[in-house]
This record gives sequence, C-alpha cells and structure tokens, in this order.
Amino acid sequence: MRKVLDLISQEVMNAFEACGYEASYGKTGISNRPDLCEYQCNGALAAAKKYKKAPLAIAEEVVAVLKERAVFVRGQNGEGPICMSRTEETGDAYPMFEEAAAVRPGFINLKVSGSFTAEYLLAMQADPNLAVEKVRAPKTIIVDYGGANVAKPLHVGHLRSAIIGESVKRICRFMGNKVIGDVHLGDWGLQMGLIITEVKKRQPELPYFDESYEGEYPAEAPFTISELEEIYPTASAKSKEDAAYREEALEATAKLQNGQRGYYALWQHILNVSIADLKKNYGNLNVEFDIWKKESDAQPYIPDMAAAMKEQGFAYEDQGALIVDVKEETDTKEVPPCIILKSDGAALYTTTDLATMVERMKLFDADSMIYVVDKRQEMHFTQVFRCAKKTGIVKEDTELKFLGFGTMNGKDGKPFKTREGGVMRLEHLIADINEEMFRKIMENHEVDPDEARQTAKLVGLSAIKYGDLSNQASKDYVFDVDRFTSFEGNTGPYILYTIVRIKSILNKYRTAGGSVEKGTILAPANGSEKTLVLAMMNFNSVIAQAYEEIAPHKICAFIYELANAFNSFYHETKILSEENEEQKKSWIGLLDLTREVLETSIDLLGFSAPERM
RNA sequence: GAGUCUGUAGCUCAGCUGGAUAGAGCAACGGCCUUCUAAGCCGUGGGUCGGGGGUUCGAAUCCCUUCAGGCUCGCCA
Repeated sequence: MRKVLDLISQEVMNAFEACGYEASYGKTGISNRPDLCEYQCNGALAAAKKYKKAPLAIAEEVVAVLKERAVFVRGQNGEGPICMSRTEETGDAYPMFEEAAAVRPGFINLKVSGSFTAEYLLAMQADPNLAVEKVRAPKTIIVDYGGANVAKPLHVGHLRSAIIGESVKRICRFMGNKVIGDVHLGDWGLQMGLIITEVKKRQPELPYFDESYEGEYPAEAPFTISELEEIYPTASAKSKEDAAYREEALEATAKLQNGQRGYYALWQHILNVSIADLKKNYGNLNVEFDIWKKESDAQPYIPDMAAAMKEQGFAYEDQGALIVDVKEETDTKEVPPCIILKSDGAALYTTTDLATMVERMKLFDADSMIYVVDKRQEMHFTQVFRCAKKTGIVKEDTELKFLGFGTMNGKDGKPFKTREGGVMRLEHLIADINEEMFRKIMENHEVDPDEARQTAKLVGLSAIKYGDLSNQASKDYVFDVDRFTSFEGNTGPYILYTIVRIKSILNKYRTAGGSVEKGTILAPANGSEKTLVLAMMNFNSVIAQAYEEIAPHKICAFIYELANAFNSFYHETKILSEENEEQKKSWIGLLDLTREVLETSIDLLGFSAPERM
C-alpha cells in the first residue's frame, strides 16, 4: 500500500501544478509543529524565488485548490484510500483534509480527515504485511555477522554484531528479499594449533597423536565445552612465555591445515563441541544463523583464486608477498595494497574473506553482502571490496556493504569490562540482567516463579537489544547495566509493557464474550486517538527507511513514539466500559492493530513480548 | 604526520536529504492508582546545538576554519 506521505504529496503536487508551478514543490512531510498541523509542505517558500512571487500568495493559491479538489476514494480489496483530485466526473469521494491553511511566511499546514485515517487503517488491518510494500526485485542478500571464534566463549564484544546483524537480517527478509545469515566462524588459525598442543600435553595417550594409528577415532570428544574454554587461554598464555611451546603449536597448526588425519579428527571434535555451545548461546539471544560457514570452508578456494589473480595480472609479488593494488585516483588517504599471500605463502584474514566471497558467489549467487563488523575494520573491508570488484570475484553490480558498529563502552567511556577489569562473558552479562529482572517481577506482582523466570528472560533480552539498537549502529555507545535494568522510559521493557497492557485488555474483552475483529475502525474520537492513528500510519514508511538505510534505530524511535501515543490514549479512554458498541469495536480493532504493529516491529528488532509482566 | 568519525540539557541519546518555539529518557521537583497492569500518565525547571566565519528569505543540519576526543594507517584478526 502506498505511504501516507506519498498520497498526501501527490495531492499537494497536483495542486501546485494546477496553479502553474512545478509539481515537485508539493513534496510534503510530517509536521514539526504538531500543535499547528499534522503534515506540512514548505514548497511555496522555495517556489517564491523562482516565480518571483510572495511565498504566502503561492501557498494561498495552492491551499484554495486543495480545499476544492483534494479527495480520496475507497480502494478495492484492501489497497487503501486512493487519492484523486476532484474533477467533474468524481461524485462519490471523501475529503482528504480536514484542514488546509496557508500560514506566514508561506507554510502549507494540513490535517487529514478522520475518514481518511479510518480508511488507511482498515487497509493496514487487511494487509498481512501491514501496508509495507515489499521490494519489487527481491535480492539474495548475505548478512555476515556474529564473528564468533571456535573454542572461545562469546563475550560482550560479540554482542553488537549479533544484535545488529540479526535485526538487519530480519528487516531485509521482511522486505521480501532472500536473506542468508552467516555466522562465519573463526576456526582456522593458530588458536586451533594451540588447543591441539595443549590437549596433547595433557592426554598424550590419545590416538589422535599416534601418527601410525589407522583405526576409527572415538566418536566422543575428549573434552567438554568448559574444559575447552579453559584449555585455550591456558595454551595461549603458555605460548607467550615458552618459545618451544609456541613452535609446537605453529607446527600443529600447519599439520592440521595440511590435513593430518588425527589432528583433523580432533579439530572436528573442537568444532562440534564449540558449535553446540555457540548455538545455545546465540539461541538465548534469539539469534539464529541460516548457515554456519567457517574460515576453513574458504580454504579450498584459495589456491585457484590466487592463481587466477596472478594469471590475470592483478596480483604481483612485492617483498616476497603476493599483493593486489587497490588504490584509486580519488583517494584522499593511503590505501595499502591487499596482501593475498604472505611472504611465507600463508593466507591472511584478507585472503579468507576474499575466498569466502568466491564461495558465496558460487553457492548462492549473491546480489548483496552486508558485513556487520566492528567499525575499526573499515580499512580492511575497503581493501577487500575493491579487490573483489577489481579481480572479478564478484560482479560489477554486486553490492558490498560495510556496516561498521561502534564500541560498547562502560560508564567510564572506556571499553566495557567486568568489575575486575576482565572481559565480560556474554553468558554472565545476560544472567545478571535476567536475575535483576526476575527480582523486579517478583517484587511487583505475585506470580509463579517459573513463569517469572520465563518473563524475565524476555524482558531482559528486550532491555539489552533495545538499548543497543536504539543507538545509531556506527557510534560508540555506553552500556550501563543499571540504566538497562531500571527500564523506565525509552527502553525495551517499556515497549513490552505497552504490548502487555494491550493484550490484557484484548484478553479481558474476549473473556467477556467479545471477539476481536477487523474491519471496524471509525474516525478518531479524540485528540489522543488521532495522534495514535497518525503515528501508526507511518509504519510502512519507517520500515522502508530502516531497510534502505540499514538503520534499525529508526524502528526503535518509531515504536517508542507509537507506544507513547498509545499510553496517552489509554489513560484518556476507557475502552471496555464504553457503551457505544460500534465505538468499542472500533477501539478494540485499533488496539489489536497497534499490538500487531508493535509486535511486528520488535520481531524485526529480534525480541518478543510475554503475555503478562 | 595523513585520513576518518564524533562533539546537542548535569548524564545517556534522537534530530543532521536546510524551515516555524532544538526533542526524548534518566536525574531534580509537583500532581494522578475503589475503575482496562503506576514497568504507566500529566506537569515544572534545565540548552551560546564545541568556538569562529560563510552560503541562504531561513542553518544543529550545507561549506570553510579552528579546538577537543576516538579510531585507522602492508604481511594480526
């Protein structure tokens, strides 16, 4: 369905044209003075110069036409109101504006009619996509987020990528694209050699280390996830102090990469144990990847890729390394060349990322790849993107987007740490917040502790995710646990609370024998209802914008405004005790639509609401 | 040093494809629960939009300059 602003703009543009001015001056936006009007057009001010006429005079002419001609007719089967300027033939049409005024120095102030808003909401109700138009040409989009490493627990540094990436994935999908979320695990570096070495020290009798062993390896892993999480830091520390140990780890890494049977089997165990745990942890965050690709999956593509780059003359040797220049004329800064292979012939981060693109093109024929990564990696991705385009790994028109996010800082403005100064494990952070939520719920109401636990998880997650997503992704932000658990004001829990209130009314209504139906919405009965309705009608526009700009925070701003509008309306209007049945039905319908819009929105952000809280 | 991002109320942040009186939340203060969940609603106070210059009828928003801070700058990821 068309966006409200498009419908209004079209009418105003028609009016400008009818008065002999260029139509484009009629572009209309949401008012920034809600006390004066709902929508405003500033085109007369701009047109004044070109037509050498007083802006107010132009505005007055346009307003006169709008009053005379701006009408809409009812669309067929839920397509919403159709705007059409009144002509002699149009008989059965409703006025679009309740008020149109020209105001000094030349603003055109507009208020839409109640019949128009009712019509618009009815169409929203009828549309399973809530009036959001899907993209015309769906794309295959790969969202690369998560950034987890095998054998290392998730920590707060992984939080933003997971939260933002998940939301971006859902938004792109909601718009009708084919979207593939890829966790892109780190599983192929020295870290694996370190673990293998440490396991060998502890359990040298295992068959993985017996090079003459030819039988089947055990199906069970020789370690649990908690052992694994202890093994890596131990090994890492040892390698820093003990050169021989480090040598051994490097050797183990090389052997693994060259496919030594025993090490490969051990690596499989590490992967399995680790991935199971990662799935659990991401699951707790309501984050779900479609594919669990890893750095190692890209390795088979490297030799051919490097050879092709050399053959085609893109890559050459410099100081022993194989590099591709990616400088451009217009650069204002030094862009170093892409190193494809180190002087010792080994692959790098860049190499893996490029090879991963090769794989993605081969397996999915991707139209677009979005990388949700720490913004400090921007230079790296600039190089990788340029190199991929230049060498033809991706097509000329394949979109490569870098969505860099800022650092999550503590209250002191420095990168977030535990009280002891260590890296905060994600699990612990979530547990702390859930515990605080649980405490609060138990304190507020008498509820079954089991239900309270479940609710606390949902509320806690909303606090974490909303707190992150309501900020612009690219900026650093302060993660303040106290603020997040207090959940008053502009927070996830506030949004959930609003939804829960609505559900509570709807449930009471049903319990009393009422049925929640669509198709019953009337014109707004009062000011606060109009505010609510106008806010809701922006939904499709906001979602489209959030998609185009890859900006989940716009959805947060929208639902906060919508929740505010609802809560004001709620306090002014007694719904269940309303005696006029038609009015009551209309409000019930409005409530249910508000709920649907809010729940759809938070789903796009990656969290959900409980029934009670 | 070069490049880049950021600077808006005491704190945390919106607004930045130029429009009317710069908005929220927290914190402070004052009201509202016998009536659909007070995790709420209503109200008060609080700002030279880092500084300076320019473009414009009009600048937090665009351009220049300057100050302060973050980040990045060939074989780490």
